[in-house]
Amino acid sequence: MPFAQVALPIPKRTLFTYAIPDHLVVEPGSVVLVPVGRGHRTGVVWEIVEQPAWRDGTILDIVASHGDLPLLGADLLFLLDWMSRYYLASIGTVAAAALPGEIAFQSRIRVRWVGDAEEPPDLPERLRPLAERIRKRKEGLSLETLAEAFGRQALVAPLRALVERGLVSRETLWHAPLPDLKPAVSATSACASRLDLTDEQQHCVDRFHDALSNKTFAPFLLEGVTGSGKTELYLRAIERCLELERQALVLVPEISLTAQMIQRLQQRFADTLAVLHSGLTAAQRPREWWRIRRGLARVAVGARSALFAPFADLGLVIVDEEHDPSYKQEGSLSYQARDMAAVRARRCGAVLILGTATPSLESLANVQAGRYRHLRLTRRAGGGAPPRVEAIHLGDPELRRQMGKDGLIAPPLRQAMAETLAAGRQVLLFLNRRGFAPSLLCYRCGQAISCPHCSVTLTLHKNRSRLLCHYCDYSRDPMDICPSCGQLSLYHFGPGTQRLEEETRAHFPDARIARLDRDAVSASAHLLDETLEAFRDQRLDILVGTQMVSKGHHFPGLALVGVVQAETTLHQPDFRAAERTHQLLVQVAGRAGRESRDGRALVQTLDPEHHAVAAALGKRDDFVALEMEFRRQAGYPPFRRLALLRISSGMQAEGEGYCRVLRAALPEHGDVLFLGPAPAPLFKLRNRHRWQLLIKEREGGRLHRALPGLMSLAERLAGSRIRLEIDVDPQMFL
DNA sequence: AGCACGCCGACT
DNA sequence: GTCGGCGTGCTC
Ligand SMILES: [Zn+2]
Ligand SMILES: [Zn+2]
Repeated sequence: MPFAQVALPIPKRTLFTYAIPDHLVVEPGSVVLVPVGRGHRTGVVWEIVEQPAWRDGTILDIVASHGDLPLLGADLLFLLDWMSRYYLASIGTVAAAALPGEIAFQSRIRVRWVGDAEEPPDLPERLRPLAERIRKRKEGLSLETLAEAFGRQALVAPLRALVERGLVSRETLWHAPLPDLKPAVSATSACASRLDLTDEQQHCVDRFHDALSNKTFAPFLLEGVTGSGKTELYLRAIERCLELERQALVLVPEISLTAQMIQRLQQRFADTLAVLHSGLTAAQRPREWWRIRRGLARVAVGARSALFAPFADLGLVIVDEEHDPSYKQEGSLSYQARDMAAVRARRCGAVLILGTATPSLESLANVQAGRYRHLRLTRRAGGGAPPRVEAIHLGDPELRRQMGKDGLIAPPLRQAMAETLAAGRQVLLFLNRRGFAPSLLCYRCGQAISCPHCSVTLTLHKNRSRLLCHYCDYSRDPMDICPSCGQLSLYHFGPGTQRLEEETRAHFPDARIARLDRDAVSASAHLLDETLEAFRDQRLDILVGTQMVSKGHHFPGLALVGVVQAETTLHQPDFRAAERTHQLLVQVAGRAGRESRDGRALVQTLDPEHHAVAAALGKRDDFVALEMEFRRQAGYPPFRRLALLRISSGMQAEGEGYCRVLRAALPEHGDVLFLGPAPAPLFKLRNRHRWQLLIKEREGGRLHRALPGLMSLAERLAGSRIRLEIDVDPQMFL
């Protein structure tokens, strides 16, 4: 009798063992319904074994199975296995992430006669018709059938009476529902309005077509400025992929999965397109998954989780805006969808296209190592000049005097805004807040005080008046004199986001102003759409945003983008701060130049010479080389891998005690170095105190040779109230 | 993750 | 005297 090892969406490391009843078809990858505790849960069959792997209790039966076609094919089972080992997560956790929510099973109630063959003589007259009906059918009959004969209401009381007398049994039978394969969004028929290609574009298309025809793994980094026509290339590659009878997956950052983007794909692929966005209902989501699994949908577009779209023969994976940090899922399971897309593509023998205007250093390192092929689009598809981007040097003493102590908008930006509004056009003000932490900054030279060991910006803790490194726990008293320019010019650099909207209103009392930030967006998805729509239709004059909206939106009236302070990104306590700043500024410039020929961007900064800023302004072209060198010297990715062990506890003393014990128990290791544990930048979050231990690969070492042992050590030392989370390739250090 | 069981404050 | 707070522990 075979048994199934089932992965369940519970944070327990082990698989659960169930018996497979004869009447069910169950294979690895099947979605099954199993009894857990007092209820039922859906899980994924991981493997079939002849001997039960668990003997400490009663093994229960699988109740139902979507077994005729396992939802997860061999390539996805491979990917999940790979992920569980790379990210040190349980199979159950990984499988839960791969499933489109709870997959429905249907139940019906079967009623059966269990009394003597003869009807008991003392049975009251009112129960006799029902008893007679049930007794005649030895194998039992469904509640539905009885309800049709007797009426649903009239059935309840007599049936209960028969059950109480022990004459009739009721049992719940579960079964997989018949597939409903209607698309969640139905489309008009596909039309092939294809745009003409430039020579550059044609060259790329040829490379993609060649690679697709080979049906082997072929990774490309497609670097192209905003407006260079990457999307059209994606569409051509997908068309070719479909001709070869294989399927295509398109990953996009959550924020760019817009109606315009979807429409563009639908025009080409109509009903063969599955759109996997977070707005799908709990019923629609699995339905889209099954459409993909059964081959009705052959192209899927979606954010992170679309990575797990269950295609039969995946031939092409496109990751648009591959540098976007939102591909990194944070939480109980932390994974980088872009990297996992590469793992899956390799396994499937698929072509991988990573598209972006500002490649991540990770992808560029893959190019430099000869693993990825680099294709470039240097020209804007419609012609057009590169956007005008200029810096406003906030360190200028005259400007500082004019702005006052708390001013955020410098006179040149203010004047540009006034001119723009006077011309009846629109302004986008951008102040990044994501990943921000207070620091000590020099207003003359723009330098932030950074850690002598880790080269990341030190975080300023005002209440304790200390500068603190959240990588290695180094701390020191705040100084008065800037170590890089020797002036008495250091100041506490705080967020000031709330002030920006007020100051804007004060400067432009008659303008129609709206604010768009993460809090507003997460509060309601509609608010985002409504605000963007209002801005597009020019019912707003100024949009103050903390998150850049870039792809899939056209704002015809937009003529000026102002970055209020580059330092909010540049001096985050994160080794990727410069890379993020560069990406952001290039994106802002592209956004400004996209709508009109005379669109421009103004960047307020204390350090216009910083390589990330100057490069985005078109003043230098060595950003990548300089940043690579910094990473190499400081020992950060893409040269050395990192993992972050997040430690949290409800009680501060207990957490501190654990950190001390852990620190003392950490062995000298040939593969990794340990930094910390240090208090996390957001030390108290949701009533828990948080620390983090940074684990850094040594030169020539291998992170994953050390991690499993480390994790079991850390777990062994932890009491039940200490929570541990491991984040491999961390992206956020808050 | 759910969903139980299990021991201490404010209520009919 | 109870109702209910969520702390801790288990689920094949
Ligand atoms: Zn440090
Ligand atoms: Zn200075």
